[in-house]
Amino acid sequence: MANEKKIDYVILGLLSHEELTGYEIKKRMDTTLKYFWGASYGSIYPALNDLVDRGLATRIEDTGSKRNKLIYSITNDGRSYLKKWLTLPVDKDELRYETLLKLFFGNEQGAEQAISHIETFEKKIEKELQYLLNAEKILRKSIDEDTAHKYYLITVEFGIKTYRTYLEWCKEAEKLLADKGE
Amino acid sequence: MANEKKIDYVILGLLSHEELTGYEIKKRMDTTLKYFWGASYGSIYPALNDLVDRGLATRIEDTGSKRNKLIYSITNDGRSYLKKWLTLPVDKDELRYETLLKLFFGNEQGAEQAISHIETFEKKIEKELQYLLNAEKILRKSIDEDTAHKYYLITVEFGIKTYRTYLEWCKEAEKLLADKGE
DNA sequence: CTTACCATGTAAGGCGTTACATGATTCA
DNA sequence: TGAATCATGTAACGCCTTACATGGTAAG
Repeated sequence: MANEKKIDYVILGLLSHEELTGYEIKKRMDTTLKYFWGASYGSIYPALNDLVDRGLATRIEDTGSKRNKLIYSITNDGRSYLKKWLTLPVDKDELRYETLLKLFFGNEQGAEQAISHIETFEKKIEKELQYLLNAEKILRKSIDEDTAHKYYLITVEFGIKTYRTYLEWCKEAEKLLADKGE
Repeated sequence: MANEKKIDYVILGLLSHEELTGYEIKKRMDTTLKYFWGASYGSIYPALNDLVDRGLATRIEDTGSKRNKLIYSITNDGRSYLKKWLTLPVDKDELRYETLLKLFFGNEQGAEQAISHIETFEKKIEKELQYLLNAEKILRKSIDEDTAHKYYLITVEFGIKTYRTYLEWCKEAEKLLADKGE
């Protein structure tokens, strides 16, 4: 019931490309995937245990390093499970922008307050756009090294294009609000 | 703990502009707000009871109609509560696109599968864009009738601009994937 | 007369965040 | 030696959807 959980697929997807620790998976979530998917430790570590229990991933202790690392790999079953999910139709694409909510009700507090929210949004997007532009540069250089990079690039381009559009919209919205209607 | 609930503010925001029944609130969620916020009956009705209990909204039975309607209105306290929230900084803007997730891991299943997901996405967006363009037309006509309409329009413009960008991106992504790398 | 829509709600239960807990290692 | 980062995990609990449950009314 409720929402179907996707974290298993996300982890398997990351493991399909390379072996990772839970900590590294979290890092991927906070950088590469951040723009369209997020997850916390509280969902990652339990999911990893679950995947091992179900035979979709294996865990080995890293004896080579001094740290207490647990390295996860995808199994053949895990890969099949991931592939099957990839063929299924997309279940849900969801956008929840509190900024838009506050703007929608903006008449209650007036233009100044609304503009302030837009400016904050703008700054956040500008910063994230820089990150994506950098990621794009790196990916374009290594596009022929790995067939997977083409797919990564597509999602990065999505982010870059939409963020640029957001910034354009910010300018227009600010103008519309600043204009007192004469 | 967990996510801070926003449904109270959304409902108060809607009530700040007009009296509504729970059913009508759900309709607003499924049309106007759908593009940046969603909610089900299972969250709306309990929230309405809660708002009445806290004195932020009032409920009256509609004796005029034959239907068993419960009409909700915002109170002064409710309006203050809403206004205070509007001044607070935005907590979270979140995008969760399963389509992008499947594309990111697209290397596992190859270009054809990925293109198929993009095409499905494209069709969905085209349809929703039509709805927004219609909403825009109506709003532009009535922009001077109500100061709130300006704020509604801003959020509609956000949707139109981003959806158009999505469609552009679809074309580019399809091209990149169809291109077998010669 | 039957289908679609209006209208209100509850129960179960999954999902996932936040906060807490702990400790090692690297670097300045 | 102290701060930042690496590294793993659990507990509590709030949020929200899905599914269930019920019945009236309008339209064809």
